Amino acid sequence: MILKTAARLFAAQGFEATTTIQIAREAGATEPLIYYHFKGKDDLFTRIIEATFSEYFSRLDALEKNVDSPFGQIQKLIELQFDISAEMPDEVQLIVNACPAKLNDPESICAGNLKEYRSRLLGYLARSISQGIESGEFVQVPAEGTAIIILSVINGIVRYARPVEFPHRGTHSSEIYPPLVDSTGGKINQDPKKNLREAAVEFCRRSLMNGNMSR
Amino acid sequence: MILKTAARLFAAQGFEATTTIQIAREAGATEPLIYYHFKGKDDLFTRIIEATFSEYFSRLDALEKNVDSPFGQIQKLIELQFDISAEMPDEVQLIVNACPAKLNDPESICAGNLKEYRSRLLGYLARSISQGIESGEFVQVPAEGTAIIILSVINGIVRYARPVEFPHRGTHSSEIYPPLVDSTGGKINQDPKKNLREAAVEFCRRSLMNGNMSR
Amino acid sequence: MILKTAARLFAAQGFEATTTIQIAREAGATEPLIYYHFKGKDDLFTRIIEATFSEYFSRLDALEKNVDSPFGQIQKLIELQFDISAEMPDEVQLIVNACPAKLNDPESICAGNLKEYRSRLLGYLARSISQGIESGEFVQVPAEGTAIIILSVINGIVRYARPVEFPHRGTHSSEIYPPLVDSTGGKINQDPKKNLREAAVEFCRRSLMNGNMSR
Amino acid sequence: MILKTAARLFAAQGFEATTTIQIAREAGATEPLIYYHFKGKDDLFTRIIEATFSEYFSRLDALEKNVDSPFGQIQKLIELQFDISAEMPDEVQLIVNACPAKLNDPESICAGNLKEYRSRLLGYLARSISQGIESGEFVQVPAEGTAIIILSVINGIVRYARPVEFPHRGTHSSEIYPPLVDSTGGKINQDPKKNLREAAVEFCRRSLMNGNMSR
DNA sequence: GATGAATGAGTGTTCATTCAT
DNA sequence: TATGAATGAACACTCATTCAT
Repeated sequence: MILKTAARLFAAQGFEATTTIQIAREAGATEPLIYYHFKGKDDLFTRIIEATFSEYFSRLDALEKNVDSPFGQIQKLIELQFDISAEMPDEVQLIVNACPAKLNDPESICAGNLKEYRSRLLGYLARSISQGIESGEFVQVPAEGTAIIILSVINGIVRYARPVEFPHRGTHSSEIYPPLVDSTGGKINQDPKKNLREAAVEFCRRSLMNGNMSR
Repeated sequence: MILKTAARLFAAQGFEATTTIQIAREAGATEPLIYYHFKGKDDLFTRIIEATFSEYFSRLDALEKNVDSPFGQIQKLIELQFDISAEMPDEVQLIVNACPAKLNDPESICAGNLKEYRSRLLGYLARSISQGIESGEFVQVPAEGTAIIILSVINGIVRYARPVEFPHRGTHSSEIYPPLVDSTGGKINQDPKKNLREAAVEFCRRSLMNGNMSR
Repeated sequence: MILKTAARLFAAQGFEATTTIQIAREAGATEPLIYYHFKGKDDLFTRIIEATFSEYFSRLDALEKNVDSPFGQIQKLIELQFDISAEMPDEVQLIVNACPAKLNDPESICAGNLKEYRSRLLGYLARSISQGIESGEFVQVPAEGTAIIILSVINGIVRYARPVEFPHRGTHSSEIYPPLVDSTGGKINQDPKKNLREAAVEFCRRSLMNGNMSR
Repeated sequence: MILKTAARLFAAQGFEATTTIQIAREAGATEPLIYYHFKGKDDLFTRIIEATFSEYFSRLDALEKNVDSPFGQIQKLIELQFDISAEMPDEVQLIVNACPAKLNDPESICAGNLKEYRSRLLGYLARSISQGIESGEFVQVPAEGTAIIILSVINGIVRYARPVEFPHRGTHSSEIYPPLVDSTGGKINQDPKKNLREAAVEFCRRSLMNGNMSR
C-alpha cells in the first residue's frame, strides 16, 4: 500500500515534491511506519524502481528469446511498452522520467537500472533493424540513429499520452491532449488515444518496411 | 545571468531540487538580489518558461504563415524543434518536461503555456497531415493519432538525446546513449546523434509519404 | 544480560546517546522485551545505578565498621574505589559521572543516590582526617577541603584512567593516556596504569602523614 | 551569545540532551539563525571546544616558556586550571568531560584536541616531576604515574567542585558538596571550596617535596 | 514470555523569503 | 542596487514507547 501510494505520488508530482507525510497520509499510515518498512524516502523510491525494472526486464528477456521477423520484434517491444504502461502506469512513468537529482549518481541502483534499460532497448532495436536491413525486409536506415528514434517514440508516447494531475486540487485531472477543435469549433478527433498503440506500430512499420509491404 | 543559471539548474536537477542559494551562488549573485529582480523562485521559473515559449511561438507563427508542401510543413516543425533545442537546450528541456508540481495549476502561466504549446503543435501537425492525405501526397492515416505520435517523437528526442548531469559530482556528465558494442566488443555506432535530426525527418517522411516518394 | 549491555553502552556513550534498540540488539533481545522487564529507559538506568550503589554502600558499611589507623581508613577507601572499578568498570563509570539531565532531579533515585554517595564518602574522609590530625599522625590540614580533594582524586582517577571507546568504529578503542615519548622518541613510561593504585595511595600518604613516616 | 548559551547548556546537560531549539530560545534567537552562523549542532560544539583549547594552550605555552622551580611549575599548572575554570567555567567543564559520543572519533577536532590536552599536560607534569627528583627537591616517585594522578586531581576537582543544575526546574541549582554535618547536627565545614585551590596546591606540595620543606 | 508492527512527540536541518541597512 | 542577518514553515528522520498477538 505504501509502495503503491508512493509510486502514484512520485509519478504525479515528482520525487522532491512528494513528502513522506503525504505518502503516509494517503496510504492510511503514519510517517514512522514508512521508516519501519523502508530505510527512507530514497530507499522507497529505489525499491519501486527496482521492482519495476525487474518486471520490465523479465518481460524483455522473454521477448529476446522469441524468434520473430525483424519488424515483429520491434512491434512486440512497442506493444510491451504500451502493455506495461497500461498495467502499472505510475511505475512506468517513473522509468521514462529521469532519476531524482539526488539519486542521479552513476553508482546508484536507480541510475544503474535506467542505464541498463536504455542500453538493452537500444541494443534490441538496433539488432532488429540491422537484421531487417540485411534480409531486405527493411529499407536502408542508420541502425543506431533509428533505434534512438524508436526508443524516443515509445518513451515519448507513454510519457506524454497521460493525463496531468493537479495534486493540490483534489483528484482534479486533465487531458494532456485536449480534443482539437477545427475552425468551426467542432471537435475533430475521436479519442485518438484509443488507437495510439496501433497507430504507433503502423507508423514505425511504414517507415521501416520496404516498398510493397502490407499488414 | 540569473536567468541563464536558473534555467541550467532547473533543467539539470529539476525545479524542486534547485535551491535559490544555489542559483545565486552559481550566478555570482546573492539571494536577496534574486528577490530584487524576481518575485520569487516560482516567478523566476515562470519567466524563463514565458520567454522560451514567446520565442518558440514567434517562430511557430512564422512557420504557420509559410506556404509549403504538407510534409515540408512537418519537416520544418521537426527542424524547428531541433534548432531551438540546440540554441537553448536548457530552456527547451524545461518545456518538454512537465511543470513543477506546485505550478501545475491550469490557471498558472506555466501550465497554460504548456497547454497552448501542445494544442498548437498538435493542431499544426493534424492540419498538415490532413492536407497531405487530401492531396494524395500522404498515405491514409488517422490525422489526430499521428499528430500525437509525431509530437511525442520530437519531444521525446530532445528529451532523451541529452547527456545526463550528475550535479553533485562536479562537471562529470555522461552520455545517455552510450556507444553500443557488438558481440566482438567493437563499437558499432559512429555518433548517431549527429544525424539524429536528419534521421528523424526521414523516419517520418517514409512513414507518411505515399509509395514512390523520394527526397 | 540487558542490564550488563545497557551499563556498558551507557558508560561508553552516555545515557542520551544510547538508544533502546541498540541495547536490545547488542543484548540479543528485542525492544519490547526490555519494556517487559523494565518500565523504560529511565528505569533501566536507575536500576543499574541502584544496584551499583547498593553494592558500593554495603562495602562502605563494612569499611566503616572496621577500626583502623586514620590513614589505614583512607587507604582502604582508595583501594575500594580501585577494586570496585576493576570489578564493574562500566557501572562505576556511571556513578562517577553526572546523572543524565532528565534524571537530574533532587527527588530522583539517581540524583539521591549520587548525593548520598558524595556525602558519605566526604564524611568518611573528613572524620578520618580529623582523627589523624588529633592523634598527631597527620599534618595539620583543613579536614573538609582535604576530603574534597581526596574524593576528587579517586573519582578523577577511575574516570580518566580508562580507555576511550569510539562506538561507531567497531571495537576500536584507544588509551586515554598514550605512552609518553621523550625527546629521543623512546617511550619513557612502562605502563604507568599498572601501579596507579599503589601510586595513588602513596601520593596521599606522603601528603598527609607527619614527618618521619614510612611504610 | 549563541556560543555562550550553548556552552552553558552543553556543560549543564550534556551535548545530546541539549536541543538546538533550547539553545536558540535561551540565546534569544531562532533555530535557523544558529544554522546561519554555524554548520550545525556539531559545529557549534566543536567551535566552543576549539576556542577553549586555543585559549588554554596559549596559556600553557606561556607556562612552558617560564623557568621556575620544579614544584613552581606544577603549582602554576594547578593554578592555571583553577583560574581558567573560574573565568570560563562552562567551557572548561566541557574539556574535562568526554567528547559527545558522535564526535568521539580520533579524526575529529574535538577528540584530537582532547588528546593533545592530555598529552601536553602529562608531558609537562612528568618533566617537572623528573626534574624535581633529579635535583633532589622531590622524593623518589614514579614520574609517569604521578603525573597521571596530578592530572586526575586537577581535572577531578574542576569537575566535581561545581554546583549541579537541574535544568528542567528553572535556575534551581544545588551544591554538589553540601555542608557536612557532625553527629550533633552542626555544620562542620566553613565553605571549603573557597580555599580548595590553595589546599590542592599544598596537598601536592607535601606529597612531592622532600622532608624538611615548608612554605 | 516474547515480538512484529505501529505511533506521538520531537530532533536536527533546510528552504524560500524578508528585513534593515 | 545590493547584501548580511534573520525567520516561519516545513522537511526527512528518530526515538522511546505501546499494542495486538
